[in-house]
Amino acid sequence: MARPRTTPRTVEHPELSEVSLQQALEALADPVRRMVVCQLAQAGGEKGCGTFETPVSDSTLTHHFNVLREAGVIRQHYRGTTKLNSLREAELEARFPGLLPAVVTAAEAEA
Amino acid sequence: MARPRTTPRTVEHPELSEVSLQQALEALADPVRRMVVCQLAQAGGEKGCGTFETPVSDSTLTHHFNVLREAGVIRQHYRGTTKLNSLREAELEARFPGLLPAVVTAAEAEA
DNA sequence: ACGAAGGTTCGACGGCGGTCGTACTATCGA
DNA sequence: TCGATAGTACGACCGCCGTCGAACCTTCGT
Repeated sequence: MARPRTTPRTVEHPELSEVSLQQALEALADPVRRMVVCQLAQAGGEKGCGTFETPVSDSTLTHHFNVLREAGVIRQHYRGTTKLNSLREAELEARFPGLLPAVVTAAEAEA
Repeated sequence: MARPRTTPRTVEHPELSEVSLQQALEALADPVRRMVVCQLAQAGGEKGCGTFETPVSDSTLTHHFNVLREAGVIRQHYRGTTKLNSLREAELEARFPGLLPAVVTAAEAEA
């Protein structure tokens, strides 16, 4: 049959205009999420969910990815069984100028 | 007697070098605290504790001021019975370049 | 000396968010 | 078709943080 037996996996992303500063700051205020963002910034492109170094379990990490996505910080899409993540840098810069670079720079300087 | 019967009121401020990005972001991630910061930025100088517009009680507000002070965001000192607050803009800029302006700008743009 | 004004301290409470393990689904490769 | 791999969903737990009211402490004005 042409139809897959199960629904394909898609991901919902908010428009940046629908994201509040509150959401963005809450997203960036968690240490684990900031690790994710920094590793993504350092990678400079896409990165699979399983390739991040964090101190938490897989299910917790999934939760953090969801928060970041809903805050408009990252974009996610599937390729095969892996889920790729990337920063929405340009859009974020348009919505909250200077915020992401400031946080990433400070985080890297601290580490 | 030369000694006052009670201790005069002094306020402890951390060095900005002792403040973590975590603290700063947590401080700025609360809506009430962000109101305080914005009103302070808009005032451009010092502002008494009682002169802020917030939706919370006095005791809660005291708590928020403490958090902001311990995060190095504001400086406080007494003059008579009133406590004056000001932003530690320059020091903050040196420690976390671009962070405060980005947050304040975004907050003002949103409002 | 006294009262009022401006803040603080303390304890209590409630809700939310980060964490985990387990069970589950989707895709790929053999 | 089957197993392995990658990630998700769900429920539970727990600790922390924002909130309040009441009692208290300073300082000023009278």
